[in-house]
Amino acid sequence: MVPPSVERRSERARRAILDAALELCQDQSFAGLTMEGIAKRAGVGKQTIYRWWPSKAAILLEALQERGGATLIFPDTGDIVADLRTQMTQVVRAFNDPMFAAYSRGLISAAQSDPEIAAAVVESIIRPRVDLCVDRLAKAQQAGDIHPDANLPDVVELLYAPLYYRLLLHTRPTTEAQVDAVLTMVFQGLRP
Amino acid sequence: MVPPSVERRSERARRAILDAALELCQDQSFAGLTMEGIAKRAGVGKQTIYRWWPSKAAILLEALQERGGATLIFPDTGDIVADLRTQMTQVVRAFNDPMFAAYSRGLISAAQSDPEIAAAVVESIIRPRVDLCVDRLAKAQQAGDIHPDANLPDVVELLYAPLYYRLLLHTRPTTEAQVDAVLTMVFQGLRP
Amino acid sequence: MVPPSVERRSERARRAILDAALELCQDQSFAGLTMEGIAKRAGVGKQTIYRWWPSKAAILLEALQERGGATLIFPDTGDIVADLRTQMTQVVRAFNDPMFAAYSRGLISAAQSDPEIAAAVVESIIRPRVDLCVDRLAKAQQAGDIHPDANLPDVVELLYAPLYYRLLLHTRPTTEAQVDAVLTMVFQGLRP
Amino acid sequence: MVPPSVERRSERARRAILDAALELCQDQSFAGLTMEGIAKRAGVGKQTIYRWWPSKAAILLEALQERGGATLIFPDTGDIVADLRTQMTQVVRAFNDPMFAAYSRGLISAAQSDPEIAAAVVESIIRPRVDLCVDRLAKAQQAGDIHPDANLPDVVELLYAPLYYRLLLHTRPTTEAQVDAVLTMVFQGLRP
DNA sequence: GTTTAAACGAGACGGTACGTCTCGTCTTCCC
DNA sequence: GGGAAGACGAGACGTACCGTCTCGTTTAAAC
Repeated sequence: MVPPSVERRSERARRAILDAALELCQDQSFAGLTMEGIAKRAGVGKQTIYRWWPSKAAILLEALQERGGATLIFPDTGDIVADLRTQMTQVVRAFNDPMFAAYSRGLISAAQSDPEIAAAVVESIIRPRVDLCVDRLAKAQQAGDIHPDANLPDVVELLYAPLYYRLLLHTRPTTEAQVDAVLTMVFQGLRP
Repeated sequence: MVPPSVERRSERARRAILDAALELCQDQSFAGLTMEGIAKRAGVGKQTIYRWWPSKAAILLEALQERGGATLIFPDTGDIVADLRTQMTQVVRAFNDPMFAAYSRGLISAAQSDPEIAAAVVESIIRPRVDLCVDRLAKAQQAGDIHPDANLPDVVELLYAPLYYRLLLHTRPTTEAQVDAVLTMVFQGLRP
Repeated sequence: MVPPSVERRSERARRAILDAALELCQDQSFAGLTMEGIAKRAGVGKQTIYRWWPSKAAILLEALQERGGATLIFPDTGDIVADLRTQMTQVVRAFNDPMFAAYSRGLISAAQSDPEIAAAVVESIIRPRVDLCVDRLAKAQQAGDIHPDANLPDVVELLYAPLYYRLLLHTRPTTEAQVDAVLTMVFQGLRP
Repeated sequence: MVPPSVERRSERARRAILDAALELCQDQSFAGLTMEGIAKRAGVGKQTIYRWWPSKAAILLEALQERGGATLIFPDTGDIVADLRTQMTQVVRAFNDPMFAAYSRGLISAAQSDPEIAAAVVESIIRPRVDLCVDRLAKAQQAGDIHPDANLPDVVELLYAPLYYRLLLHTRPTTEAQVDAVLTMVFQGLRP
C-alpha cells in the first residue's frame, strides 16, 4: 500500500503472502486470520508483510482483486430485467459460495473499524461494479424502459442492497427467488 | 445470557458493566473495546463479566436493548407512505448518531464471525422491528394501498436494506433524501 | 485460632474440613492445596473456614496435631544411645512416609513466609518433642553417660538436624544408616 | 534453562530480569514475588521471562549463582577446627543477612513442591560448597586430625545441618556461639 | 414450644496473578 | 539492502483463587 522502494521487491514473497492469506481465510474465516499465521504459512518474515501492507484486510483485498478481475462484465441482451436477473443471480451464487461469503463478510466487517479498508473496499470492489450497472441502466433508461426521473445509482442500491442485507444480517439466505421478488417489486411498484 | 443463578445477581454490577461498555464503545469504537477495559471502567472483576455474558458483543446487545426499547413503535396515520417515511427517517437519524452507528456497525461486524451474536442480533434487534413494520404494511395491504401479491417481509427488506447498505458499505451517508427516493421508486415502480 | 464464639461451632464442619485438608494434601501436595478446594471437598462454605482458621497451614497443623498426638513418648531403657536410635528411627520412618513427608515439607515451607505459622509449628510440633528428648538426655547426663558441660538443647539439634537437612534439601533420603552414623560421630567424636 | 535459541537472546533483558527479581525479593520476600511484578520492574514482556525460565525460583537461582560465585573458597591454615569455624561463621553471617536469608528460605521453600528446583538448588548451590568442605576435611583426615573411619559427607551434614535447622525451623537465630558449640560437641564427642 | 441469634452452605463480588496468545517493532544474520 | 527468522515490549485473553460480602437455612440455647 505504501511501499519503501518498489523495485527490489520480491515477487515470490508477494505471491506467497497473497496465496497464504486466501487459503487461511478459507480454512478459518477472516476473524481467525493472523499476520503471524500468514507469515508462517507463506514462509515469510513478519516484517516483509508489514513493510508492504498495513493490515490483514489490505492483503485480502489485494488478493481478491487479482482473482476476481474477470467478473467485471455486465450482460446486454436488450431486456434490462433479464440482464439484471442474470447479473444479480451471479451475485447470489457468489454470496452462497462459503469462501466468497467469508471474504466478503470479513472485509466488510473489517471496514467497520478501519476507514482505510472501507474506502479501499468501495473503490476497488464496489464502485467498478456499480458503475457497470449504472451504465447498463442508463441504456435502458434511454431506451424508455426506466422512468426518466429515476436516479440510477439509487436504483442500483435498491436492487443490490437486499442481497447484502441478508448476507450481513444473517436473516435468511439469499436466493434466486429473492432476485425475482426484488425485480418484480421494483419494476412494477407496490401499488395495486 | 446463560446465568448460573439469577437471583443473587448484583444489579449494581450489571448496570455498571452495561454503562461502561456503552461509554467505552463511544470513545474507542467497538473494535477497541476489551473485557479488561470494561471491567476496569465499571470497577468490577473480570469474572463477574464472564459469569453473565459470553462475549463483549453480548454485553453491547443487552445494553442496546435496554436503551432502544422505546423505539419499538410504528406510527399509523392511515397514510402508509407517510408512516414509512416517519419511521425510516427515525432510522436514518439513528444511523447518523455517531454513538448508535458505532454500536450497530460493531455488532453487525461481530456477527460476521460469531453465529450466536448473529442470531441474537436478529432475534432481539431486527426481528421485532421488522414484525412491527410487517403489521403496518398488512393493514395497508388490506386497505388496498399495496398490491395483494406483495410479500410483506420482502417489502420490508426492500425498504430498509438501502439504509443498512450505506451504513455498512460506507459509500454515502444515509439521508432523508434517500428515504424519499426509496419510497418513490418502490411505490411507483421504475417503469415510466 | 481466633474464634468468634466457640459454643455454637459445628463439630461436623470442623471434622469435614480437617479431613478434607489432609486428603487433598495427600493427593496434590501442600502447594496445590486451596481454601476453595477444601471448602468444596468438605461440603462447607468458605466463610466457615475463614471464621476458624487464618490460613491453610493452620488447618493442616490442627489436623496433624489430632492425628499425631500418640507419638509423644520417648523410650527409656537406660541405654541412651539405644533409646535415641529407637526414637530417631521412628522419625526416619515418618520422613519416608510420603504423606507425612508432604505435610512436614508443606508446613515448613509455609513457615518461611508466615511467622505465625512458623511459631505455631515450633510450639505445637517441634518444642514438645525436643523437650521430651531433653528430659531423656538429662537423665543420661545425671547417670554420667553424657559430658556434664554439654548443652542439651544443642545436643538435640545436633542429632535431629541432619534428618531435617536431608528432608528439606533433598540431597539424599534419610535412612537408618544415617541415624547410626550420626550417633557414632556424636558420641565418639571425630578425633581418632 | 530450556532456551529456544541461545544466540539471539537479549543480554539487556536478561540482566534487567535478574536484577529486578533480586530487588523485589528483598522488598517483599520470596512469597510476594510475582512474574508480573518482575516483568513490570524490569520493563520487560512477560513472555520474555517465560521463554527463558520455567519459574520464579529458577530466576532467583540464576541471579544468586551470578552474585554468590565469590564465596566458593575454603580456608586452609592447617588447623581444621579453626578453618571450619571461619567458614561456618561466614555461613552464620549470611543467614543473618535479611536479604540472603530471604533468598535461601524462599528457594528451599519452593524446592519442597518443585523437584526441579530442588535438584537445581542442590546442584548449583549446595553441592559445590559441600565438595569444598569435603576436600578440606580429607586433608585433615590424612593429617590424622579426623578419625579414619569418619564418612566425610556425613561429617559435613553434621556440622552444617544445625545451621539450616535454625534457619528453616525458626527456633532460635543462628549465632557464632552455636558454631562453637557444634564444633566442640562434634570434635570432642558427648562422652565425659 | 416458640423465639431468636449465631453459625452454616452457597456462591457472587472486586481483585490479583497466572500462563498463553497475538500484536507490531526491533535485531541479527544471510543472500 | 531486501528478506527469513524470531526475540522483544506490550497488553488482552480467559481461568483460578484469594478473602469479603450477602443471602436464605438450619440449629440449638434462651425464653
